[in-house]
Amino acid sequence: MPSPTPPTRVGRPRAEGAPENGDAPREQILKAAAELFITHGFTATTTRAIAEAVGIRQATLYYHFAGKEEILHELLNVSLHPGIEIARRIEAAVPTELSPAAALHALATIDARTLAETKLNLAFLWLLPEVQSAQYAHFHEEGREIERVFARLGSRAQQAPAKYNLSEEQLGAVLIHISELITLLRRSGPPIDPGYVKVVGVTCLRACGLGEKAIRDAITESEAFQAETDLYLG
Amino acid sequence: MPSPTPPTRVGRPRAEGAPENGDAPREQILKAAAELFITHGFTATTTRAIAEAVGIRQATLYYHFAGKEEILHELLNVSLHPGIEIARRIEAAVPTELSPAAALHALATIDARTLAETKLNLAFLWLLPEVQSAQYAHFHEEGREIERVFARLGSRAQQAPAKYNLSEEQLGAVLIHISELITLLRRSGPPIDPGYVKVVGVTCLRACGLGEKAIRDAITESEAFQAETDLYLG
DNA sequence: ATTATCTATAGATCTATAGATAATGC
DNA sequence: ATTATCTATAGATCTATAGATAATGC
Repeated sequence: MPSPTPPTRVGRPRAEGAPENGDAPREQILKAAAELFITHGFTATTTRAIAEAVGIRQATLYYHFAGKEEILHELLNVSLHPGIEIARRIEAAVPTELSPAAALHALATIDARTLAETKLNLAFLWLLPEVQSAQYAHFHEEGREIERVFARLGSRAQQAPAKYNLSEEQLGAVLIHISELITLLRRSGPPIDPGYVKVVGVTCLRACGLGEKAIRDAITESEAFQAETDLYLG
Repeated sequence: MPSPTPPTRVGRPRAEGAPENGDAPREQILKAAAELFITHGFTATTTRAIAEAVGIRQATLYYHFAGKEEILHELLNVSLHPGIEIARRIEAAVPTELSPAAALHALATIDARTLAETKLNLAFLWLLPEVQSAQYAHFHEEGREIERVFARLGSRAQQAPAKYNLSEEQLGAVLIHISELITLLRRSGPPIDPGYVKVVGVTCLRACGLGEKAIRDAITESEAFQAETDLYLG
């Protein structure tokens, strides 16, 4: 008969009665570290602080990771992969299945939803000063790739030559920046109103100079596309 | 006859032939620290690194400042004052001298220009993780005050009830975020194209849902206002 | 035997203070 | 005498390693 007692673990027990939420220790460490890195910064977070948050002794971290840097690397890695893949698939659907404006809306909305719903606000890690160093250049390369997709879609979505149209480069900078709104909002406090996902979508279209009618059409098209394809992110 | 030799300074000379650019030591320290805090973060910047950048020994910092925190405090203080004052003056000019849309454009543009031209990208300091702690709450209060001005102006500038209009709160978050574009662009590298100041102005108006015509009018009005009043920031 | 933890600690910083020193100012 | 620096260093971390220990697995 399967015992209902907590499944005891291999290895010496922890000194402090750990809450044991079921995560593997490695996961517990990653979660605790992410939260601390985001709120206090990378260098300001000591290995002792991470260990305390997990409920283990400082030295035990080194059984699971080679060091603080490896923890950060791991976190940056898991926060990368989904975005760029989605961006490519959406762009590939233009113009046969999607208009540029609808594609832009879909990309912005899916990104924003991911940033809003993901348990940990990992995207914020990319903005840490320590992660700007050359050593992490390849992580940023991926971000710039997404920026270029935003730039191309935005540029094609822009209405015919108008007085205030932005260059493709400028649009890329503006659109990727708008899509980061949720990451920054999440960091500074209260749980984020889900309405902000729509705000990001509409604001991206408006930033391209689209009028009310064009926006309505793009959203309708984008939502239909999202409903049939299912581009969900964890 | 006034000697053309370098004006020798009081006090023991520095060990390393300091470049001596004419700044008072206190200023040299503030500049060096600002650059390091922005590129590497606050905690990751050691007092030794600051001293080296200035060309003095680590301990000498303590003759000028009580510690690293005091340097940060000073930097945050000098980066504060101008913004809120301008925002208040511009809002006070609505609606007699300025339409809400023109006021929004003026505020966004002047802010953006300041952020673009200022020698040190001090506004970025507010985004450092270490500066999010409760201890610095009063610095952020001032930022939220400016956000509320953006929110009110944007809300009044928005076209009559339209399908995708944002709430006042949402507009505040979006507009202040757009106005931070330049701060983030500057941090990540090459000197910033001055065209981005205009980009910020136009994008704020577009984010409120204004059409081409309304934007043109607002910009004309805003530029006239800026030319006659002179709200320049250092 | 293997696993996951623990305790103890070495070595490397990093901050901040004490006290000496080399200029100018009067 | 005053000022701005220097040298030297104490004390407080912080990271990472060595080796012991307390579980389960076989």
